[in-house]
Amino acid sequence: MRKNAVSAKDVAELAGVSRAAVSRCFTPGASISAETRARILKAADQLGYQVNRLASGLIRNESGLVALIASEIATPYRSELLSALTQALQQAGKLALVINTDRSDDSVERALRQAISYRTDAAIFLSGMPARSLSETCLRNGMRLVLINRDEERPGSLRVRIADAEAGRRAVALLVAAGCRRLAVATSSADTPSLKERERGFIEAARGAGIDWTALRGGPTSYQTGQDLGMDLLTRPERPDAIFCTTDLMACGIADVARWRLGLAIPQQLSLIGFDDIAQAGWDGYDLSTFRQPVDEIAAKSVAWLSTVADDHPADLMIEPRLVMRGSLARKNHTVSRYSSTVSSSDSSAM
Amino acid sequence: MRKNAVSAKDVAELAGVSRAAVSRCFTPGASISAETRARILKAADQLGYQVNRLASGLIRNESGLVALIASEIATPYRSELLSALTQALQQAGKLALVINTDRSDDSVERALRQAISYRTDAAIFLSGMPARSLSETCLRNGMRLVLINRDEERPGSLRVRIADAEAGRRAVALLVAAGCRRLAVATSSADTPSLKERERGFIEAARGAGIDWTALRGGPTSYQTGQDLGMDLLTRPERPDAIFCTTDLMACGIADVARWRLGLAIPQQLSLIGFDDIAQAGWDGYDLSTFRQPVDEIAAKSVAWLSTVADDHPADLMIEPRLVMRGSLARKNHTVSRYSSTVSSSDSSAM
DNA sequence: CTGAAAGCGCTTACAG
DNA sequence: CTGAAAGCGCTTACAG
Repeated sequence: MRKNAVSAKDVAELAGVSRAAVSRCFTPGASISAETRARILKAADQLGYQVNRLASGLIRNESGLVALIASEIATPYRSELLSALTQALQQAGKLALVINTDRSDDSVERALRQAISYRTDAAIFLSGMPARSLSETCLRNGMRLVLINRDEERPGSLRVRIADAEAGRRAVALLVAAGCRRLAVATSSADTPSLKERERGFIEAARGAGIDWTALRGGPTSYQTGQDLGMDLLTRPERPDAIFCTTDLMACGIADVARWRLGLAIPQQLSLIGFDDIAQAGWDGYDLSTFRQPVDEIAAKSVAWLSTVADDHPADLMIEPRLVMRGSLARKNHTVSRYSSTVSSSDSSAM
Repeated sequence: MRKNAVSAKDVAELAGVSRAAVSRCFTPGASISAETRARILKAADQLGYQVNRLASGLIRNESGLVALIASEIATPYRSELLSALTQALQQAGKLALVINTDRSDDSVERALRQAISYRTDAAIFLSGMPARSLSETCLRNGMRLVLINRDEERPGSLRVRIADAEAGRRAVALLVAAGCRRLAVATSSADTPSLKERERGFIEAARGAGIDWTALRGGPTSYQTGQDLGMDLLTRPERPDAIFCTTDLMACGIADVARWRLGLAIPQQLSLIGFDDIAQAGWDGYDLSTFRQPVDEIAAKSVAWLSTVADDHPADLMIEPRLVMRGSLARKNHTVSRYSSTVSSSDSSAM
């Protein structure tokens, strides 16, 4: 910005009042008479005045900004979560500062330093994890931290988690109930706790059920990795008849490889369950049964916590993913009443 | 933020220098001796000091913030563009303030007012359009405006456009060359100039070619609308054998309806061309020929313009979409050498 | 209810 | 190269 914007001083002069009055006019609850208020509002409107949030943030020690720190923000699940968060923040009168990171710790640290330098009221981590020392600096500065789908915790922070392991276990039960006999779990090499938990729950339940199972990890979490995983698993001599994939994005890759490269019918020859319920899971070409991550709920609860009184004790929030039943899961003998209450009908709304 | 963060004063005291010295230490090009610089850096590191950008923005009249104003940010194309823009901004030392809007003019105006109140160095519009009066306020305040895919212009702003009509014309030539005889163009009801231009170019060329054609508009730009458009067009007695769809997202809906509901083979019974080259266009299940919007180029050029000297004359930038040839387009007699130079091989990289 | 004054954390001429 | 001082635009006790 070159030129100076119109300031409270300009408005005060035009309205014939003090700058303090102008400030009060835009401060909810400040004492000001209806008459001067009207005069000021008129002058402000005429001049196109907007309170300078840089200055007010400086004074009030509250910027109104919240940093959203994430990598791969163009990915379906991430962009849906980001959208939900920005909207929830706006409704709460705050604004989102989106900071892109890559997989390096370094970029996460840089992101958080930027957040600190803008004195954001909070930082919400969708990927990565702040170093403990830095997170303590944040805490000292009165900045709030929200960790979504992270496993470690930090003092004074809110951790939002999904019941991942339980979903893995339910996947096994569903597949077994559908008559599948050779199960597989497919995941990426990403070292995130949520993916590992989903895998762990699955393996645990498969072991418990005494059924034939296998686990495979591929590259980064992506459609391409899904293709690789599918190609590997589905060309084995003992081909699995069911795959639980830890993210929908990879499940789409598996589905496409199965159908278009290997000519397998879904669900007749391969049952598939994903995780996230991204928009594409509801598309006709995938029709993927999956566990929905309720992004609106995650966003709403994260933002609500921000206006809660600070407390050094870390808060923890566990969110239940909801099973969304679609066509990718064979329903041969679908008699497990235990899950029927949470089975919802197809929900193909894009975020 | 409750507590006060550590300030330059604290650092100055610890290092035994003046606050001015601390400020110089973090101002590129300011004159400071190597020795005091080192002392200050050490003290700053020890205290976890970060320059307060609220204060420095206030003083230097440059917040380092850029507002990104957009609706439907979880949509594939939008999220890819948003990702490219946030990254380009970060590389240029700026940070993105993402403001979500809905379809109303009111929300666009509110978004821009928020941007002004944070004194963002610029506002980039991916959707919607600022009212002329407000955009003048921005200009007066020295704030830069970038309009992506908008048709109107505003004084002092950069307008980035895609050669939309030309793509529509090329689609006709490609489809005719592929041996298609009954063409259709499918678009949404969205009143955006880019979609209308794509449609217009198509109709113009189809008329010129003297070929059988039809045009259909559906609801909002979405996968679901694509399905509706596909169902409508493909169940007509005179079923089109080729559809140019103004966005990939809708094209995916058409492809799925064609294949999964109507049992049509692509490209044998239906050739399909989309626009955008979203990640899904490269997925096996779609394998969609499309015109790629080079989001990285759009982002890079938009951001580069921001550090250009301001000028009241509106700037205009026309970007050529690149044809990405994939399997959804029949190649019966593919002899149009005119286009071959821009035909690239399959490019299925997700952003 | 209202204004004068102090102060938030910074940058930047101005002297030295 | 360095410090004291002024000033960016705001908010908030403090008097009246």
